[in-house]
Amino acid sequence: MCRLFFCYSYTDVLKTICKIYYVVKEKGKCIQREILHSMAAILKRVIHQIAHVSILNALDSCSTMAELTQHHSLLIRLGLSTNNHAMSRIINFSTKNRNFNYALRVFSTLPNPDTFLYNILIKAFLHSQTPLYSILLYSHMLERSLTPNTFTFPSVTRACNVQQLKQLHAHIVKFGFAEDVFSLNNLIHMYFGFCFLDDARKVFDKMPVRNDVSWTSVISGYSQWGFVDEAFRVFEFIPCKKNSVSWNAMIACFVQSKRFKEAFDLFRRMRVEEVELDKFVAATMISACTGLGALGQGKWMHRYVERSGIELDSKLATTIVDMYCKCGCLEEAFRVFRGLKEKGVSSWNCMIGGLAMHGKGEQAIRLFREMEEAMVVPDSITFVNVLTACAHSGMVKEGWYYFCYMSDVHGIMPAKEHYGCMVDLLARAGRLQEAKKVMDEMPMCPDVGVLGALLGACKIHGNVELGEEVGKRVIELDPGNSGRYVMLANIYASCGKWEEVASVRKLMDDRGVRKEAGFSMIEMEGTVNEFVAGGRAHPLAKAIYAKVDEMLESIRIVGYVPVTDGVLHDLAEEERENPLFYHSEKLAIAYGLLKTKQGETVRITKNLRVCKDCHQASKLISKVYDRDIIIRDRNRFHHFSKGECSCKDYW
DNA sequence: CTAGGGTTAG
Repeated sequence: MCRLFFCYSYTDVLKTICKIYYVVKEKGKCIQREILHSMAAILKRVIHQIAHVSILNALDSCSTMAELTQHHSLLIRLGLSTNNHAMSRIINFSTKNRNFNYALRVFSTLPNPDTFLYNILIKAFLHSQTPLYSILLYSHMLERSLTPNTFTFPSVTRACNVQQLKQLHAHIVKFGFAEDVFSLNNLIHMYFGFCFLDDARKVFDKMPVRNDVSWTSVISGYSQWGFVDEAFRVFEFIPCKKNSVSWNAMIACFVQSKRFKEAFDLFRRMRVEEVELDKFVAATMISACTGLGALGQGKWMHRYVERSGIELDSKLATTIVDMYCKCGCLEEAFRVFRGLKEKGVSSWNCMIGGLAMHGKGEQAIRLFREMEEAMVVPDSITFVNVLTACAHSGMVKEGWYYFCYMSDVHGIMPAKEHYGCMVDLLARAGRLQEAKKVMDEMPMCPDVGVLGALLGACKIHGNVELGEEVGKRVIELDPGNSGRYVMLANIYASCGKWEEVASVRKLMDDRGVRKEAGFSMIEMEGTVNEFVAGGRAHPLAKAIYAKVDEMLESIRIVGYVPVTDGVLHDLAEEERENPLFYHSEKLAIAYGLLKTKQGETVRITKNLRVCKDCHQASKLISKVYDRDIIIRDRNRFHHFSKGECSCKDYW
């Protein structure tokens, strides 16, 4: 006690003295004993109170559980062991240190815990291993006839499953919180999480008062289930000035559904309305650039982040590294990556994955080694990337090595994806039977990813029998995906089985599956130019087509022969004449050559895989025009330079 | 003690 007394601030001490002085002055004429009595009483109370406050303050500056228990024992000695206010701090601290047992033990000794205490615990258990405790605590407090308050429901809703949520909804109404924004916003969020879109919407529509959070919850709720247009309708309805969270939710919604143009349009609007561009919006926009392969825009965003002093946390950093990787700029990705103070697993994963996509298998593995030396624990994604790196570079031996290594050394059991990588690796390398063996013997049922990898390899290596078998399986597993039909049709086409080609086509038509339209994109001076095969919508269409003809003429001289076995791949219904020559990537290359100077690299992004003919043509164009051309395809990158491609015709 | 937004693979 004495020691504590010296910790008091001067104000506290002064206050005490003033009080004593007041008593003496007022009652000084009374009996001395009485004065002494009241003085003692006040002093006792004040000291007690101050001791109390100072311990509680000390509690806030606690850093370890050991320190906390010391304070706890002090509180017990002060007779505060059943004081809700004091114990709430102990409980709060213990849960923050994830010592739920301690918290519960303290809690169970309290004779009259209040709603406040229950609220703290309910919230704490939400993020524990046993969120069910939140629900149990809630019913416990009701059994004790405690009334929930506004702080109770937001937490409890978070712990609910569907049935509980419905019940809790009733409770919210029953206890008179049917108009409480906090409770209702959480309710909306949870309903959306369970895909109860109508219930969520009903709650929202009936709310007498809505705030930013309500609107944003609805937007991201629709967004997470792919109802982009509905989300946008709600977004446009927001009555007040929208804050950056709402903007970001809507922009992210467009990005996630690959509607990049709308994302950029919205971003521009946001800038016009002078809404703050924070790190979340920056991350969303950078990933929009990633999706598009728009390096220029991505660079601009990156510079903006640097200039404006937006905090570069690990998520944002990863996003940036990923953007540079997927926009074909590995050097810059590396520069950013090397510059990171803290490299999390995801940053490493991104960089390894980037190298893999660019066909730099050995570098990817070297980086993985470096990651281990840096004592960063790899996760299952790391190995997906390492194995992909092996697959794209034809490193069969290394692939097997790391496949065993992941479970032997790191205890990560191979999942479907890893088996998929191995099938891909072996199949690409032409070892189709071995690949099939791996697939047949894997402990889980092979999914479309695994089968698709094998199918792709059958196409590369012209194995019709296996291709047919696998192709049919894939189509049945993934009947809505046009790419699968096209792949099988192309396998048939490559060996002249035209009747089968026609029957696959018919199957597609009968099922109403429409081929995904192929397009290529090239970014120039900050604008995104999109080309579809045979399309003439571009203002410079005439010049572009002339350039394509010139390109084809000049590569013919060095021996270009059109490769026609993949014609189904990118054939739009409407153009019939020489469709091959005006594939979208050829148009994009022509435009790139027209608009850039000698020595500059032409960068193109494609939504599907590059076809064989365009691949061949690109190689020759890179030679004849002495230009580096980088094409990002659905799966990987192709660096065309001096007549060669970085994929070594292995894609 | 309350709620809504951003990263890596397949």
